[in-house]
Amino acid sequence: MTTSIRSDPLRPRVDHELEERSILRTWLRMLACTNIIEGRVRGALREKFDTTLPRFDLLAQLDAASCDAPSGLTMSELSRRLMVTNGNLTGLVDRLVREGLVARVSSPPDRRAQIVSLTSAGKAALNAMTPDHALWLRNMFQDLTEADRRHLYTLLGKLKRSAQVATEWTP
Amino acid sequence: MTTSIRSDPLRPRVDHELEERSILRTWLRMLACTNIIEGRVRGALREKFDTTLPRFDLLAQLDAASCDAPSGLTMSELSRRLMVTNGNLTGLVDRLVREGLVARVSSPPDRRAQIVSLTSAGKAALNAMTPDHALWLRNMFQDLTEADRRHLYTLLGKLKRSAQVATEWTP
DNA sequence: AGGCGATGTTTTAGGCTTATAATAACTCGG
DNA sequence: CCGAGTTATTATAAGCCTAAAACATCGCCT
Repeated sequence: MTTSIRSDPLRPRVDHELEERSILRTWLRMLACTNIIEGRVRGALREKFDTTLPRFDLLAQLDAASCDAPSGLTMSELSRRLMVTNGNLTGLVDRLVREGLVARVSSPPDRRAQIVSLTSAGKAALNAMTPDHALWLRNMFQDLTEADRRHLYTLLGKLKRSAQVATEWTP
Repeated sequence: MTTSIRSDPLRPRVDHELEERSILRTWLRMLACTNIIEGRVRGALREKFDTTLPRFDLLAQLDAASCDAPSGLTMSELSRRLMVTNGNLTGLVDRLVREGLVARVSSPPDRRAQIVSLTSAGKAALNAMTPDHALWLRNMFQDLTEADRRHLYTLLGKLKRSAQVATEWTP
């Protein structure tokens, strides 16, 4: 039976240390995975399409949202989905507008808001990249069976919820 | 039974698409996890210790290596371990030297190499931060049982190996 | 209508990160 | 010994990213 941190904060110190070491190991390995995968995707995007990962992510996010929001997303909504700050997005969108891949128009009902949407060139660029992107990922995930993947997905879901909920209380 | 990509590259197209979607979902969720956790650790380091995550990682890496290499690590070795480029490290070490947390000396046997090591102030700073860092992680991982963690660790190990080995061949 | 808090975006300053090119020092075969 | 290739590091240019502050607009309340 695994002990819960919340329910038993006073169990022996050695248990804490063992547990913390095992958490750290897991966390570092996860970081290594994302670094490796992100690095390879970044390099492949640069080599094959002369673009960057954040640009690709932004285009992909707009495309993914296009069923719900066919006219585009606001800057805030986009930054929330990409998990980056608003300020970061400003420059990123600037560059993509300059490249003609996205359009940025003021929202008529709310003059503060900017609606960002894919241009047809943006759609075309994304369609050109997406199959390769999927292939690269498939290639890197190839040793995981479908069951492995499903299990990983479930565990990550649990972790995500846990990390989001965690209050950063420090005694 | 799960089909292998390598052994059966000609199975029906719909299987490919399902598999790719499931891989993408898993990958995006993993990215979300690391973004959330990294973000919270970054924020906590800034709030409580007025420092940054890369600085902390560098100090921690030097400390972790201190048993093997008590006199410090070269820039190249450090950049390899931190999984960042050499050029990145130059500035990072510059800032830490300016803050007095690490020392950088030329290696006598190889005058090209720079050996970076923790100063006593650096050790002290790290010792002050490490318990909190472990606590933050423990807090964010709290909903995962020990079995969950072990399983996650194993799956990530498999993924890491798979991603490292993957050749970025594109047909 | 006017003010006021909330929300959406950009600006600013600084740091992180990469890729590429340049510089310096090592090694080793001839 | 000396030059060619290799390895270690730094410089440079561009982009990514954050936090905090500034600015603009909205919605609401009186």
